[in-house]
Amino acid sequence: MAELDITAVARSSGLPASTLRYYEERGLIASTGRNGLKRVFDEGVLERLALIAVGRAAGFTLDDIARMFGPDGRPAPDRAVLTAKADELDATIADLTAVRDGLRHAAACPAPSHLECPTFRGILAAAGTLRAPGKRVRR
Amino acid sequence: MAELDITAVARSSGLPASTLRYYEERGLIASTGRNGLKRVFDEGVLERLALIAVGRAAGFTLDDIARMFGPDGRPAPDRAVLTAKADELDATIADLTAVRDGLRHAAACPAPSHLECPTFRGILAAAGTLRAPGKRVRR
DNA sequence: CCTTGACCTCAAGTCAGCTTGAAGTGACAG
DNA sequence: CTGTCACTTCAAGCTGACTTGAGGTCAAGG
Repeated sequence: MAELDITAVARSSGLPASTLRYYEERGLIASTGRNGLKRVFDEGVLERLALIAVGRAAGFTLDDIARMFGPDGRPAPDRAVLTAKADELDATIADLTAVRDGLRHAAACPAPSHLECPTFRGILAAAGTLRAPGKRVRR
Repeated sequence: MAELDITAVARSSGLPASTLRYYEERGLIASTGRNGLKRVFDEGVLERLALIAVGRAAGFTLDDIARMFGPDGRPAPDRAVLTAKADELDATIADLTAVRDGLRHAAACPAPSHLECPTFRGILAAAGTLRAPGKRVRR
């Protein structure tokens, strides 16, 4: 398999080298060795990085993701955990959909008083159960 | 209008008093005065907090949200901003939907090698364009 | 009068996921 | 042999949204 230096991995993955070092430190990826000081990565790291990206997009923490790889390096996720996260995503998607509709409504409705509009009040009433999404990542 | 102390607002809104003080400091809400040391809030603050919750769920920062209220205290959001955020949410929802499907697939597929499954590989291939959602908030 | 308890302020701490900066090393070009 | 330059390490800093802790104030009850 082809060997890549950190710059090549950065280029192919779109991640900065600093992130790759950080991921290695966190045990998410591993370099296959060194060429002098320099890390050497196996090509397979790219697939692993893609898997990590999916995990992150799903809302898993880096620690969660690290635990999904067996000591052998193969992904071995707990199916129950995946299902639970999928359910969580369903709830999040429902929330975001409602909020998106609310935003579009507020943008379209010319009245200064969204506060009186039933559509909008419905969303406000549900606001208490909303989860905030936090910051979306770079890119 | 009824006047509420911070504990009453906390109880009705579900937010801790520390958060309410923080929001006031950030200019998101205002107390109508003091009763000795103690903050006094107008009932209307509850609606405002609901609005803030929706904004947060939409992914606006507290600063963004603060800017959406005119100096008069009335919400005066920029419609273009709302629309842009709605579009962003559409993209996020699409991502999350794909990821959710990927998770369910991975949970269901008994093969040790999701990596060979076309469904899964499709998601992996798209991984580069995924935005990570960041941490969902308390509750 | 004294305690209790709810509120207050202000500074500092927390968390996740990186980024940045200073200072060092090693391979290869000239 | 000497640069140069891409890489390295390690510690510290950053962002956003809060939380926590120490120490202070004040009204009411016993």
